[in-house]
Amino acid sequence: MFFYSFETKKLNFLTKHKDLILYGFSLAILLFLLKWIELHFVIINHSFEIYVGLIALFFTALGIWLALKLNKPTIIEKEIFTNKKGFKLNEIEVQKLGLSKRELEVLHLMSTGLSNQEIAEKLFVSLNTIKTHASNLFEKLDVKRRTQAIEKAKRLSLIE
Amino acid sequence: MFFYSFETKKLNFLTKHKDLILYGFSLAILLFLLKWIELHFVIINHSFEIYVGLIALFFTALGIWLALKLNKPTIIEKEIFTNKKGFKLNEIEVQKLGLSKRELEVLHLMSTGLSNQEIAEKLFVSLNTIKTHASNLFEKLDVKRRTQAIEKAKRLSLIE
DNA sequence: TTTTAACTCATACTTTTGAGTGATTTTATC
DNA sequence: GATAAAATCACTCAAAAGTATGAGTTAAAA
Repeated sequence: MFFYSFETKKLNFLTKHKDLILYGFSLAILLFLLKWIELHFVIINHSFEIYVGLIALFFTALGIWLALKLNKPTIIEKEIFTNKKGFKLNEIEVQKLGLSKRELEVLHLMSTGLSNQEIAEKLFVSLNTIKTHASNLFEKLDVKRRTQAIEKAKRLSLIE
Repeated sequence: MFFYSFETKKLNFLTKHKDLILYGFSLAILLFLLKWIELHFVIINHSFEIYVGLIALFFTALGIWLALKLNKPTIIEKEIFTNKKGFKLNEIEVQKLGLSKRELEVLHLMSTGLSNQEIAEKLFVSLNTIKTHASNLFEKLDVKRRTQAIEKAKRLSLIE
C-alpha cells in the first residue's frame, strides 16, 4: 500500500538518486527481516523450505517493484493525423496575394459552406457587398469559382 | 538474448495466457535450480548465508524480468499534423450514407473546384447527369450547396 | 491635405447551380 | 428471367453565383 501510493503520486519526482537511497533503505529492512525469519527458522525447525519460499517470494516482489520503479516507460509514439488543429495562417501568402481582412473573412465563411446571402447576413452587409468581395477574391486568387477559391486557399493555408 | 528478441519481435503476440505459461515454466526451472543449489548447500556446509543470498539475488532478478515482461509499455499519443498524407477513406461512412461509386467520384471532382460542366466533360457524360448525381449527393449528405457538401465530405473523410 | 486602399452598395446582366419530375439503359443479384 | 440498384439523360423553373461598371464612405498614410 505504501509503495503503491508512493509510485502513483510521486512517480515524476523520483530521480536516480532517490531510487538508490530507496534501494539501500530497502536492503537494510531486508537484512533485518532475514535475521528475523532466520530466528523463526531456528525455533520452528525443519521448515527450511518454507523459509526459502518466503525469501523467494519476497525477493520476487522486490524485483518486480524495483523494475517497475526503475524501468522508464516505453514510449510508443502514435501518430494522429489531424487537419483542424495546429493551423498556422500563411500571412506571407496573404500579403503576397494582397488579400484584405474582409476578403479573408468572406473566404473563410465561404469555406464553411455558407451562401453569399448567409455571409452577408452574418457580416451585417448587403449581398452586393459580398459579391464584390467574392469577385475581388477570385481575381486575386486567380480562380473562377468559389470552390476553386476554397481549394486553393486551403492549399496555401490561407484558411482552415 | 533469447528473451530480448522474443520481447521485441513477439511483443504483440503475448497475451495474458502466454505470460502465465511462461511464469509456470520459469517456476519449474526454479524448483529444479533450488534443489540443485540446496545440494551444494549440503556439500559446502555452513554457507547458509551465501545460499540465501543467491536465492535472493536470483529471485530479485526473476522479479525484475517478470515485471519488465508484464509491464505494458506506456503509449503516449503524439499528434502529428499532416494534411495530405495518411488519408484513409471512411468506407463505413460511405456505406452508411449510401453513396454510390459515381457519386463519390463527382463529389471528389467537385472538391477540386471543377464546375458541373467540367466534371461532365471529364467523365464523358452529359451535364444533366452530373446535375442528377449532384442532387442525389446533396440529399444523401443532407446539404444544400456544393460547398457544404465538400466541407462535410472532408470532415467525414469521404474525400481528400 | 491629398492620396490611397479598403469597405461599402447598387444596377444590370450572364452563367452556374440546384430542385423536381420522369424516363431509359446498364449492371449486378436472386 | 425478374428484380433492384445504379447510371444515364432531358426538360423546366428557380435560386445562387459571378461579371461588369460605377460610385459613396472611411480611415490611414504620405
